[in-house]
Amino acid sequence: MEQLLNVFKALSDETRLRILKIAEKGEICVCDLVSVLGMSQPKISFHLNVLKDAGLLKDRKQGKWVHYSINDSDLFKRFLMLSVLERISDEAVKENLTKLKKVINIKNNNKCCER
Amino acid sequence: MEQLLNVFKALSDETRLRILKIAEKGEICVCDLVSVLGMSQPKISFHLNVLKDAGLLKDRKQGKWVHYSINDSDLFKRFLMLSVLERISDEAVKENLTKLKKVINIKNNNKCCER
DNA sequence: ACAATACATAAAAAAAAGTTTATATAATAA
DNA sequence: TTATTATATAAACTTTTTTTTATGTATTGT
Repeated sequence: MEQLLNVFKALSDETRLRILKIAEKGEICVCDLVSVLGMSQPKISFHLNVLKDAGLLKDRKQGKWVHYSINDSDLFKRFLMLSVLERISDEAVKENLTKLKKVINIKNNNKCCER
Repeated sequence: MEQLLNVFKALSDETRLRILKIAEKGEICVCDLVSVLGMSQPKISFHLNVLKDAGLLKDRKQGKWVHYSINDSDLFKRFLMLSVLERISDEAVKENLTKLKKVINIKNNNKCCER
């Protein structure tokens, strides 16, 4: 029951839903999330940790960076995330997605996070 | 997004999952829930209200009593509840189900809640 | 080696959710 | 009408969660 409760608690926060919505578009590092969401780094780290603990995200360390992505190892959780995120329109996270596009472009040009 | 968050918040509490698990067995009145869960009446009322606000339960007034039952008017929520509750074993709420059986028996004999 | 960057974490503060205690309301019973 | 029962609600309190602020650690660049 505890496991299940953790998943729902993780999904009970707007910031975390936004993070998942963004992560659905592809792996993302903490610093990019910070600029995409316009929130403090410790705050983002806190929420990433909640999502990771619930088994919804996984992380990958690479040099200075930590990249987070959807954890698809658990079928139920994956399905849950899919059906939930599908119910949040891109419109609802418009600002974030716009910012995300910009961040990705900068990445491709300047090779941020890959220097 | 708010709607969705309310549903997850409602599902993020052990007492409320127990209530849903019990309600899956059939409509139940507040006083019966109080004895099945062994918790104070205001506490139960509080949680019932959260579940109702989230659209997971509905209520029906009948004389002095209020009967609560699963709200199946929203397909997504209904499916969510089904798939969640299916993941909580009867074993995990054994005590409650035992108590529930007793309460139902007393009801049939003494016509509690129907007097 | 030193400075800078990316991220985590710990402590304190703030906010939100849950619990208890007391009381109100409404319906039935006496 | 008065008492009793079922439920709701409000206020005070407690606990949990979230946010902020400050600091630590590890990695890279110079």
